[in-house]
Amino acid sequence: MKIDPTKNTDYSAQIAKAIRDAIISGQLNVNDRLPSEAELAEQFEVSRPTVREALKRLAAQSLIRTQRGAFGGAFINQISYEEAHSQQITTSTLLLSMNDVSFDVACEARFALERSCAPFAAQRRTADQLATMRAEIHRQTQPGLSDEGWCASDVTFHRALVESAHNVILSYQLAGAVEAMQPLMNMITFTARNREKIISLHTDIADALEQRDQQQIEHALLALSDYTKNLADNVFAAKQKNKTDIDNQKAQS
Amino acid sequence: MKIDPTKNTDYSAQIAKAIRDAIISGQLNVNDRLPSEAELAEQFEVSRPTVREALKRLAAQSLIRTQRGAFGGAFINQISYEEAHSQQITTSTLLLSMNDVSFDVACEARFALERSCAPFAAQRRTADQLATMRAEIHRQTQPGLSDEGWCASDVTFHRALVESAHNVILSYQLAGAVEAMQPLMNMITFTARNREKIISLHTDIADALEQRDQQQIEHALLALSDYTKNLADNVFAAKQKNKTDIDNQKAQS
DNA sequence: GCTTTTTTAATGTCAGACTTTTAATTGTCT
DNA sequence: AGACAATTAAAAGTCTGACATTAAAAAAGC
Repeated sequence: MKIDPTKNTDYSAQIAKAIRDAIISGQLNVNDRLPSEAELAEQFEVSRPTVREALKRLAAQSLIRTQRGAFGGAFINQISYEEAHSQQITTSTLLLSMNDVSFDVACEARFALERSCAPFAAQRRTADQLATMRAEIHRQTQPGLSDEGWCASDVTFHRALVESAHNVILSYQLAGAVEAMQPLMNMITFTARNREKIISLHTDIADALEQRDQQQIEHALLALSDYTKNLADNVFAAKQKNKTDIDNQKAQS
Repeated sequence: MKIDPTKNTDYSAQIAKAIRDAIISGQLNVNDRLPSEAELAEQFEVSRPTVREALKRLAAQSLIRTQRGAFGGAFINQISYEEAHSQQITTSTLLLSMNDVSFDVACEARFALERSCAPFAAQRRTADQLATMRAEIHRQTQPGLSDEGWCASDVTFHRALVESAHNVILSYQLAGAVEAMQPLMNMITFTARNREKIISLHTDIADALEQRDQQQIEHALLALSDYTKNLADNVFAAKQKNKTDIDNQKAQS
């Protein structure tokens, strides 16, 4: 394995790519140990710091883990759902915040994805998950609940719904989408009236899930999606109006 | 900004986390320039190689890009859909290959996610996307098509379906799921009979999309999901039987 | 005013040393 | 012989200081 000096990318990037490819293609298996940094440096004909930079790149993607000491080294990491998950949330969150995706689009996607769980959730939901959802609904009725508390409870509620589909891939994908939406959701302040309406829709969902009524779950989710979109439109319109008013005042003075 | 020497993680990991948090929280904005490596080293009270390792970690997640030369440095990267996408595919692919997810679960998730596009696809599909799907169906009827060619065409077909929902978030999430499934799908060899059946289901989907019939799209997708699962079950059962036969022969000899 | 050269401030790379961690090995005592 | 302690060795983690390469700005030349 050698490195092409004529390429315009860094050595460390090329080395990282070479190792990553070897992992993806299956040449390197889970828990295999890579050669030591000194050996890699020799193999790739670069210095140890350069190899280290390459390894840090891989570590950032949880592709490897390192251990110090004798018989330590860099090992191929078995990527867990949790790690994959947190990476996905980081990426998705940044994607949303940096590309000013409209709230409508994000909201639509979020509930559409959630709706895809409905058939399986209806079939496979356990008493446990239903209890979690009921508990969160109860928490949401507490008058003293802060906006952050409300949003956190909302996440837990929807996560339980997703979990009730009992499909790890769906859980992984969906929870990422739901949590990535959080920063956007946090921009909305929920009045008591809003909360009441949402709680009623949450109750509809829980009831439908208890009855194992797929259609009803989907219907309630659609209603929730529409209501949330509407709410956001009003909130943003109000903010916009406020801004315009201030601008007008400035223009007059 | 300083680093805690008593923590059990590397300095470079801590520094990367500090900068990453600053980006996520919005303290650092897109296209902002970070201080130079030498300055960062001074601020964090570590050496330059350590800072560099931290920066490489961030670069691996496309959070920053670096530029050489005077007035160069590390800049906060605006993460693009493409980058987010390719990262998601890498992660998802590894997750599937390393955690031996059953084909059934993956298949179920993949088509469930795709089904979530149906309502929007029915509403918003353009002639363009429909044409792409028809073209891929035509390609799939070619007798000389290799297994790889078949799978690639399948991806293009389904990607066009997803794109027709005209929701960037859905596209991003879904294309990741579809492509991550590819290695698993490639393990199945499709006989002429199989292909014929799948082509007929693809045609159903395209027809339904042309008619903007959401229900029919969902129905066809479900049928495709079931058929694929079935096919896989048979393929894996055959492989298993083959293996058992060989084992028995060995035991006899 | 335009082009070319020089300067300069960055990142990229290297070599070599030292520190810390960790597990295996060896030694010692009971 | 077995349990505990000391030694050793291999590896990652860190630091220092240097040099190479780039690319943009500034200066020089026409």
